[in-house]
Amino acid sequence: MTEATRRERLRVETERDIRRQARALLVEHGRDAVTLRAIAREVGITAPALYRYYDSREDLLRRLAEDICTDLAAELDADLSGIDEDDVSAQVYAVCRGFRRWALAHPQEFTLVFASTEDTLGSCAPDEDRSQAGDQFGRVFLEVAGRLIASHPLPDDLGDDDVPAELHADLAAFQQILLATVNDRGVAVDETVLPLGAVYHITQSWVRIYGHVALEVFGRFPFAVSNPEPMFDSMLAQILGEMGFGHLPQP
Amino acid sequence: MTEATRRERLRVETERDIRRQARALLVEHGRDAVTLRAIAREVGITAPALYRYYDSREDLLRRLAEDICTDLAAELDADLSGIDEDDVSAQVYAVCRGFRRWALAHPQEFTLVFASTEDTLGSCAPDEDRSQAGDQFGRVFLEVAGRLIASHPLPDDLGDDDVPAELHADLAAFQQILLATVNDRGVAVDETVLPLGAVYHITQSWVRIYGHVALEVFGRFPFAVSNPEPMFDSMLAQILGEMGFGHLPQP
DNA sequence: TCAACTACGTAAACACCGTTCACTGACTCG
DNA sequence: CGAGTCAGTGAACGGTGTTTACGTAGTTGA
Repeated sequence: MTEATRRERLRVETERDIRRQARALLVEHGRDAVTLRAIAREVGITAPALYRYYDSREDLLRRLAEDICTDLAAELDADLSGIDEDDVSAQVYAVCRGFRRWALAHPQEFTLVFASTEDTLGSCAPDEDRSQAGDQFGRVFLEVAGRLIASHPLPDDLGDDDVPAELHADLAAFQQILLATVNDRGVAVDETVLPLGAVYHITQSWVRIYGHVALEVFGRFPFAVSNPEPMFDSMLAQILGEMGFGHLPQP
Repeated sequence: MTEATRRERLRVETERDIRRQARALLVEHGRDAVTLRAIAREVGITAPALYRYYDSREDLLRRLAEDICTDLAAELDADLSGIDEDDVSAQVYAVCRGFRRWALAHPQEFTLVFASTEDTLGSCAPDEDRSQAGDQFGRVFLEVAGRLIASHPLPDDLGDDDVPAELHADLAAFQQILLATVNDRGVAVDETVLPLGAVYHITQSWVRIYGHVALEVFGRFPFAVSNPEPMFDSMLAQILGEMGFGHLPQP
């Protein structure tokens, strides 16, 4: 059955062990504690052996970031699975709240993946020509955004008028990615249901969601927010409202 | 004239040297390169001598973050000095664009100050009961926000209606800080010109400005933005527009 | 002025780090 | 079986933060 040889099986097992221990160190003691020697100690090997699996510590951290992206995507997918297929608004709430919850529960991982400069880590999925559209986490957000678009006629005030001309080309590229995502789900749509103004609004929504979450993780709100959750929820309600969705009862 | 003794003069000079070299290392080679031994080498002393100035490397990094805040505030103040005292809209543009420009030009410093978890660095000004309102950078933003408020009747749609009830207390506290900032500038105002809805809007504006800048620094936009500046400017125009300011020609 | 004191800086040491290299020994395959 | 592959080892190198004991220059008070 298994084509893999004994050596290959042991290798994947060891590699999984390495990543698990590295993740644990990252979560519990921060990025600086993710040390080749500490990982090796936990796994039960010596530090130089890790070079049979990774080119360097930086390379290991990069792979770790990819793992984190994938796991986050899986967690958000799980959140989505419990929600009515047709209730797109609830899906948006679930993904955004899930993202915030995950970030607050795993600040070190959030920092590694979403607040590291390219030169200290590189992208999460550098194969896709410097766009993040290829990684797993981006996929989940794209899919929900796609469902949002496909399910709902957008209000007229999301026309292309307020979109800066310099952004037309970039937004058009993102528009194609979004449309392709929607079409992949079997819903046939074209540019007419997704004007550049809507693409721009989706981008601005990501700016706000990311901004809120990062500010909360890093404690950089201009004043002490004793309970940031209602602020996040009301921001989501506003974002959805601007896209023509009415308010939603809090799940 | 100078009350300081020779030893005290040498000390402040050495300390300034330490911070300057540490800053240079941070800017040029990133946080991990800010090494006690590297700093000492540049200054011309040995590493243990640094313990006469700082409790630990972490303590040094914390002080460094404070310096960065102060310098950023000075830079933004300089940007403001060349702008008409009465043109509040232009002042907002100047501060926000200055913040973005600084962040892009100094990503390592931005990361240290604005994208570090509290446990790895602590706040920039931890003396002010966990609020950032006390640091220099916050001061500049507060002052501009204060001028914005004092100079302009806010539109009616910034009423308190959409503000979540759970945020009333926190927003009221921030409202008092903002009003005190305005009053410090000699303009007498009270709560009537600054409803909680406006305070909330200012907070949301910070979320968007910070979100955009951080996404740009960390390369985490959902698609490749070939020229993010028009996007930032149009966001500022929208933020100001929502506060009742018309569009502004680009300086 | 001179002794007592303070405090900046040093060298040595410790335990840790990433990384390289020569080597062993178990596994794989013809 | 024999040759080859490769995960893992131990030793080493140069680097790190931090502590310790110590010297010595600057300061201070009598």
